[in-house]
Amino acid sequence: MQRQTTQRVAIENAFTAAGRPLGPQEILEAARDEVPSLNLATVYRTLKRMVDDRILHPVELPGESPRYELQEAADKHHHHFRCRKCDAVFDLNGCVNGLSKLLPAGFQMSGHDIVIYGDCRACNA
Amino acid sequence: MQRQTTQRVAIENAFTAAGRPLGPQEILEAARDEVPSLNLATVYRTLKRMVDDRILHPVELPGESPRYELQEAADKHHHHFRCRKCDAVFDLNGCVNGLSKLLPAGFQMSGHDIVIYGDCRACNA
DNA sequence: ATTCGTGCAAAGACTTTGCATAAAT
DNA sequence: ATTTATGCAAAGTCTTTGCACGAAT
Repeated sequence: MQRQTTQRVAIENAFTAAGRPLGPQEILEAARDEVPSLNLATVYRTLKRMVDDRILHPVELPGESPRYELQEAADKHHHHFRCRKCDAVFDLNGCVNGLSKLLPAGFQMSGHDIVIYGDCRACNA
Repeated sequence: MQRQTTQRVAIENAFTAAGRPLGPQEILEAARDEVPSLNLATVYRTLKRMVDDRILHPVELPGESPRYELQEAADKHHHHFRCRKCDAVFDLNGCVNGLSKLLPAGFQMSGHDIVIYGDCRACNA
């Protein structure tokens, strides 16, 4: 477990405040409110350590750079919704049945990702 | 529609021969058998044009650079399987029901992606 | 006092672009 | 002859890393 620096605390606070997956640049901007000297290289290093420490979980969507979310949010199996209008990402609870029926013979499933695309509530209104 | 250059033909042949999604570097290596002078910049430019011409379709998996597949393969709705041992990607036919039940109120679905992870037949054997 | 993290700048990986040449029409 | 693609090298973006300094234990 790494040291509890002011930078790391600021990064952690950014996640708690946002309540949704964030990317490195978003994190930099948010955490600089608290620690203006914060450097992007530090963000990358801290993200990596926090993932090792099981405090953050990477959220990887097709065709995009990784975002991260608090591990507690990731502990319950969930998937993601990506709004095609505002580009925000939301957690979706629950899952579907019947994935294994898609497998060809001889293939074995050990995991899956589902991403739903569309318009979020705010963009629909 | 762009010109029918020897480079483009070689790239198209690489896809036909592979029968699975390929990334830029894989394409370069395969197509150089036919056109040794082929340059990676040309591969990128040609991929972009072939996507515009609806001959190729991008395949984007979480956390990876885009691959491409022939549009004819993409025309029927399908998803992808990623082998955790050999990293190859395979097409999966069919789909599942009940995705819309994952949506929170006010959200509207216009598309989805499913990726199944596991071991492919060759790696299982 | 020692250990580990930070900022900065440089280096890497991947992708895009400017430009003169070459190929296709 | 004209138009468009190619190869090469340079530049962009995103991410990682080396190193001297500073902060945490």
